[in-house]
Amino acid sequence: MNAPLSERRQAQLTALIDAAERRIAQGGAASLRARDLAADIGIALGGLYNIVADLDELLLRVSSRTLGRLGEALTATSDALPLETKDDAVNRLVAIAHAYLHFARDNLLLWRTLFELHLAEGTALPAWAADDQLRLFPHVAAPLALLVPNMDEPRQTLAARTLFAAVHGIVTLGLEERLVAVPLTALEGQIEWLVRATCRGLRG
Amino acid sequence: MNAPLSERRQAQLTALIDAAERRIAQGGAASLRARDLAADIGIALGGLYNIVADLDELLLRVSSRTLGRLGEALTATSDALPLETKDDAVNRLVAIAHAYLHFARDNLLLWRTLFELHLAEGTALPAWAADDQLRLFPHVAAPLALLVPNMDEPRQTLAARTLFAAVHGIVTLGLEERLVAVPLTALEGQIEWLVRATCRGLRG
DNA sequence: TGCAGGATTTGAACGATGTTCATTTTTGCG
DNA sequence: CGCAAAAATGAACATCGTTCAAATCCTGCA
Repeated sequence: MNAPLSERRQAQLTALIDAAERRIAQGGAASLRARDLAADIGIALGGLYNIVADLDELLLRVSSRTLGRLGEALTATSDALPLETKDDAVNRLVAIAHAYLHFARDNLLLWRTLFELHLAEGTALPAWAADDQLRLFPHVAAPLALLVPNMDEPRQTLAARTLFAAVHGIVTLGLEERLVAVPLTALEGQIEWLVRATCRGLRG
Repeated sequence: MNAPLSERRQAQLTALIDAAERRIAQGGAASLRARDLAADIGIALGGLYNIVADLDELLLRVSSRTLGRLGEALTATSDALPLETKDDAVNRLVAIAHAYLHFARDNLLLWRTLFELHLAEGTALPAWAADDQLRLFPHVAAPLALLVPNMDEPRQTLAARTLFAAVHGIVTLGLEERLVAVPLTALEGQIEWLVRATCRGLRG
């Protein structure tokens, strides 16, 4: 899986991920069919398994791409805002949380597959997949470091994780729609309120 | 599905839910096999579909039971604490959040199936399943009402939802273990910190 | 008691699905 | 051109959830 791929293989892999991405965006991860994907990229059914070990690996590769796009969205948001004062830090955290909400909403089914991945008991996440997740972290950690410079680094990391998780929870249940549909602006308001409240808690 | 069930049918249904609960607790919702369940309760394969419309309904019935047990756990936690002052309210919210964390940890796979339910596009959640979720709400709403009595009721409801969602997010990502395992005490600390910070935000 | 007829249970069969692998086809090179 | 290695093929397999005609059981009545 780590050996250098030939040009042709790389093109096939890209086409396969493209097709899977399209199908997931349209019908969710559960709607992926090996036969459909093979037809999509014009190869025989068995040929899939020359490109990818199984459909789980394909899900991981799509997720990797989704995480990449999410990272770009957060970067764009961060770059558009100053980060000098502590108020800047709070504003940035709010903006990043809002960007997260909007990305999730605009890429709902792809975003959901990020968390639907059920890897078997013993098997660990491949390193390239774990890296994608870790790359997101600095977006939260950087403003936080400015906000509470006195806090030791392990605590900062934990606080960043907690803040992200809290926002993630609001987004997750907010986009669920299983029970009640929460308007987008209400979600934005609640996220902003929570982020500001926790920031105030951190500062003093 | 609403017609009065005969005694025998009711016993079969209970046995079936028992078996499904055991298997989910052991291997997760994805490990449910119609053939295994039929064997577990000593009926033929096809007989399952005289008890339950499909495996999704069985998942819903197990989830209903899990939500019931979660409700009992939260009730026990609430009943053990006074609720007179605003500080009581904060303490109760912290305690409830901690109880939620522990329930999720102690019933990890059953708790996860609560959120893995993927009902098809058009079909809505049965009323009896939706009720189970709504029954949980007062546990958060009651202390909140004491904490911010001036807030109008829709805002209180939204705040309760947001607080619950935030805690839920911390619990979800904290028990994930996909990337890094967070110690239980650290999770408890972060939850308490977040709840207290948001409560301070609400009061002030 | 014996039997008719409805209710219940059965398990073989069906249609999908992911994955494998012997066979065929293509490719690359001396 | 020839031929070995690599890649592609698609039939076959094992497992699923679900269906349904047939077998079985049960119950009330003559």
